[in-house]
Amino acid sequence: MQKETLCLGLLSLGPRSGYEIKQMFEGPLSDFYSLSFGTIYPTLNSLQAEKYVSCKQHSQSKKPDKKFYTITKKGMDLMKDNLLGDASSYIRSGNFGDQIKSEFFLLLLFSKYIPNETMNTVLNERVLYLRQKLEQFKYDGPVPGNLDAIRNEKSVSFIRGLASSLIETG
Amino acid sequence: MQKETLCLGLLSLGPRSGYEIKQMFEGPLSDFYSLSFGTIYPTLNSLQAEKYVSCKQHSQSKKPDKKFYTITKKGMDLMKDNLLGDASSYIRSGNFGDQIKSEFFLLLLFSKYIPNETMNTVLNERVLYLRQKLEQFKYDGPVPGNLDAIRNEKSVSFIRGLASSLIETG
DNA sequence: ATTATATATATCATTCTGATATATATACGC
DNA sequence: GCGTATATATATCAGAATGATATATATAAT
Repeated sequence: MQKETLCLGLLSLGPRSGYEIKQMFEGPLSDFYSLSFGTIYPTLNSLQAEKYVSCKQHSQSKKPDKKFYTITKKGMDLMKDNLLGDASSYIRSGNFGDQIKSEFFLLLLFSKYIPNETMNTVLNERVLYLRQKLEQFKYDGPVPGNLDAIRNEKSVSFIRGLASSLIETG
Repeated sequence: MQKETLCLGLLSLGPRSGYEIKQMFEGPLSDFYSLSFGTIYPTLNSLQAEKYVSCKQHSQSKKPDKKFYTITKKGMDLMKDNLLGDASSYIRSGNFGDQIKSEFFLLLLFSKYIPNETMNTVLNERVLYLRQKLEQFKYDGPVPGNLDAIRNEKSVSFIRGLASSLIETG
């Protein structure tokens, strides 16, 4: 999926700033996808230049202006077109897996060349991290405002439900 | 982890060609990491230029020469140094998760803008794919020669064992 | 008082992918 | 038998994406 389509999709959940979009990628979305500031800000600028989004600046004394982007009708149309194309490509490609880069697994694969003490810390930190992830999946309390939009998407509820039931049985 | 360290690590399992390294990334490694030809070949060339690997060309009539790369003592030393540095960075970074790009999840997230029929196919193909993955994890028969090195690494056995036991209980 | 973290946008060198080029062998369907 | 697709094998490169850096301030922690 192109960065443009993805940003438009996130803006379809409600107006957001670039900084807030980045926060979404660091919240619940982080388990599935991420984009860096270096991608988000230029993308938002080019989407605005081509009228796929509009922008309202909210001036804040001393901090840079906060720019809220809102998806336009033209943007919604582009998003829907691209999404259909992406789904078709996904089907045609024959590649249904995810792209994964696991630094942890590489360290594990080459662990015989890494001192035992260091490797122990790596393993311990990873276990700690995974335990936290499990708790996060089970957590059902309040989350910061701009993340609520994602949390409440049906598809995310679906994944969370699936994860929870796997944890129950596992 | 730098591409150099990764290629050296894979060559530490035995001499390989660039094409065979790519095959490793498409085999069992694909669930954890991947590099493209555009990264592998230039990396191998620069490693050779700096004497971290040696190269023996195996000429094949009409096909391009097959180049077998072997890690040198200098290469082993660099690999171990880098690996220790990478493990330390991993610990210091505080980021213990994997980097994931899931086209499937994005399609699911924005599924309300995608026609039902298309989305059904997406879902069906994904389920089929996951079922195959499960079978692969359980599979214990023979694999092509150059993939055996990875299959037999203790760390991979560990992950496979973990996956199997999760499947049993799940 | 100092250090670290959070807010907020922006740019850019370096890195990496995905596509393309080149050339041949083999398997598969019709 | 004939065209098509897939596999072998290396190489290059435009375009995309990251990660680091710059700028500026507020607030929380030590």
